[in-house]
Amino acid sequence: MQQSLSPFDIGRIRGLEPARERAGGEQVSPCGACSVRHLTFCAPLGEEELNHVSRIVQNIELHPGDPLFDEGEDATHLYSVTAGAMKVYKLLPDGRRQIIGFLFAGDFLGLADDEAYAYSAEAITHSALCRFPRRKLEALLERYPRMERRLLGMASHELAAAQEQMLLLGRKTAKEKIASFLLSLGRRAEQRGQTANPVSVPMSRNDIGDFLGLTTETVSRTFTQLRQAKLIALMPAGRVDLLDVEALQDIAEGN
Amino acid sequence: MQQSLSPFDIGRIRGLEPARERAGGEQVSPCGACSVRHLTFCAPLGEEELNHVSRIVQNIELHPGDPLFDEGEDATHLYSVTAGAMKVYKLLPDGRRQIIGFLFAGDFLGLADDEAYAYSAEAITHSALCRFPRRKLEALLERYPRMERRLLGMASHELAAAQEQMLLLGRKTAKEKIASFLLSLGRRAEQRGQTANPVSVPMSRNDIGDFLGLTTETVSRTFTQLRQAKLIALMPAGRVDLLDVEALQDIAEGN
DNA sequence: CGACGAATTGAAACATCTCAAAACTCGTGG
DNA sequence: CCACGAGTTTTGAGATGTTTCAATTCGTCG
Repeated sequence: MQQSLSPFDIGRIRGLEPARERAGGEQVSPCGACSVRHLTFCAPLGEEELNHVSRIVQNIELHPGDPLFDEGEDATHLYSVTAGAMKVYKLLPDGRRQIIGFLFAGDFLGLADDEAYAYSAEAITHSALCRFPRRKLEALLERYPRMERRLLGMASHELAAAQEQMLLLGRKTAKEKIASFLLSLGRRAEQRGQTANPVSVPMSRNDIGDFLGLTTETVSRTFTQLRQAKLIALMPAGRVDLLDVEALQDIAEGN
Repeated sequence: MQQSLSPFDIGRIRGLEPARERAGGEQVSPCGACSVRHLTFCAPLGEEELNHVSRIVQNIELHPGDPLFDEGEDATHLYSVTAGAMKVYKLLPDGRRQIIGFLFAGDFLGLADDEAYAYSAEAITHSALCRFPRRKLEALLERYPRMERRLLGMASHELAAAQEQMLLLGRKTAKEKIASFLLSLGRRAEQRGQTANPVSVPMSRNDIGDFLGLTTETVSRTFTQLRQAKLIALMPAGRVDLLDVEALQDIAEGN
């Protein structure tokens, strides 16, 4: 794997650098300069609240393949992705892996109803994250219900996505899974203000398989099928051109 | 299907009757008498708060097979199950169905990050629910952050369950799926204070299949396999005796 | 340019599905 | 109390989509 940084990601990470430079002094809230704040759970916060957030946040940078935390570890922190792409997954004792989700700028991770993380997290591309001590963040949530409300909204959204994924895993064919996956990646890129059509697919075939409940080989064969049917085109740097979105949507819905 | 009411459920529903009789007058909060409150999102509420809840809640009773709402409908209400068993599911246009979850006393449903329900809900057994107008409940959440916090906790819990189900759907074999399912039903029954071992399985083979991403036939065959291996015994009234929990756990984890 | 991991392609194996029929359950009515 | 009937569950046999195992090609990076 070890995907290199896409042009977009470099831009994102550069954009965040002011926020990462937290001189101890009384400078303006670095969170105020956060270019992806509107996507995160910090979206509803005002000037003063952001200052409080700034004081407890720490900025993390990860390289492709770097682990963030492992399933079962003590869930001491919550994270918000500000740039790049992450994967979160669960393992069975014999090594079978299910990727629970891919995370991009704006997504958070580390919410655990237990004391321990319920999944492992690892960087796919060069990524940047904000790291919040759980206890301190909880104290903040107590003070700023708007933030808690936002978090509930994001959790609801994630829940809906998880349910959609259950439908995919339990009832869709390989072709339907791949079509759904590509469209979903496109939709999410769009939400982040990126280009939805030649969609960026930064993860490996193996990761895609472990996300869709397929093997690497089946993923590859299905891409080939879609390519031969002129529904997609594989471009350099892990980009996929969706040549016939309508047809892909029909396939994704099972028609 | 049309499962008849189990002795337990009758008890539950009877236990709730005081709460269902909402004379318009100034009587004591019917929610104060709720026998499953500790399981619901009303758990953290005090005397006064419960009174407010009582004023906006309505009690619903459903018979086996009764629909509660359909995917895509305007999400005007939230519900909390107080007795019985429900199923929530999503459909593909051609009729393929994925059951997203089975709900029992204490579980809530209807949380939508959109204006519309993301799934359909239907009663499996004779069931009772509390029905809350979304707008009014949201106003209450604003006033009682404790309730919102509890809801976030329950949503996190659901999210973790959904992720576990993704692992099951994407990576487990039929035998592992069935073993996981039975153990999970048992654990949940236990949490509600019911018997975990001869576990109650009120749903049809078809429902189980649509929950686990299998066909009815495969579910049936797998039950037979487990029965022949002396790991379970099928008892009357949809109960399953887990004869060797350890072995079932090993199977469920993929060992 | 050379090399190593990732992706693709091929052929055979297999778990689950599909189609079909028999057996069972349980409520109902004679 | 027993027999009937409709729906559900179980069992069987054959079909199939996906996996497994193996080999080749591609792409990227040193």
